[in-house]
Amino acid sequence: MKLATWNVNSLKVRLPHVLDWLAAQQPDALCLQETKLEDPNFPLAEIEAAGYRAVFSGQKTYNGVAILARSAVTDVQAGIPGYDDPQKRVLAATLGGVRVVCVYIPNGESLESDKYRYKLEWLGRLTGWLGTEIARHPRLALLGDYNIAPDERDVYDPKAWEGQVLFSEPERAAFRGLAALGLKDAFRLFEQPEKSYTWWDYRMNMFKRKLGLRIDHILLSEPLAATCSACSVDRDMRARERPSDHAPVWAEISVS
DNA sequence: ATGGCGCCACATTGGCGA
Repeated sequence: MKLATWNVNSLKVRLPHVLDWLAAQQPDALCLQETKLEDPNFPLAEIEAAGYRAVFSGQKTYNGVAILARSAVTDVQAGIPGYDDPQKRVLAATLGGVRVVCVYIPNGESLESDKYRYKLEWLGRLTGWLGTEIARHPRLALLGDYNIAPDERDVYDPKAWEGQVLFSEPERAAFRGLAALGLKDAFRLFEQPEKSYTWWDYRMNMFKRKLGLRIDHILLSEPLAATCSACSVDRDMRARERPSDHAPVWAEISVS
């Protein structure tokens, strides 16, 4: 089973890219973030014509998450239970015996920002909920745009980024808090190329200069991590015309 | 020190992302 995540930065603009990637990679599930679409405007017909079903939770202009899947999905849930958040950032669904949780973790803007406090509060809520969710669904995958680079290897210039949003110690501690639930970073289960990133700023030719951050992740509960055979970033999508600033990440797991 | 790019909307500039 191939699971994937991609922050598309507007599904309206990136629909051709998504359809091409589905055809080329044939993932069993693709989690999308920053769809930036209200639900009535979701391009369901085009997705279904490509052989996929979709569940989605969106809003105008900002945020918005979706799960595209080749098989039926059940137990769909939007948002973190008990956390009243108008921002559409979480969508969970069960498919093929796996609990797939799609997240768009807040950016945080800067350490002095109210958005940073929201980000840490949000991460606390997510972690609290996932504890019970993993107990309920031992085969759980958490995929999405985390807006956290967990390690120095995940940042093109760790010294310059020290103490900056996306790489600050409290954010990295929150990432370790997710790992403490028993979730494994699928990407680090394997040898990877140097300078492997998932996001590159649109400005200053950052992609061509290979200067990016690894902030999109697939975390797998232990029963799934034990079956994971590959995990990779598809940089080719970032090299296309009119790309998202994020590249897709995928992982292959084997479930009976 | 600032802005660079791209997307969106009560648009032709400002908010936001990362």
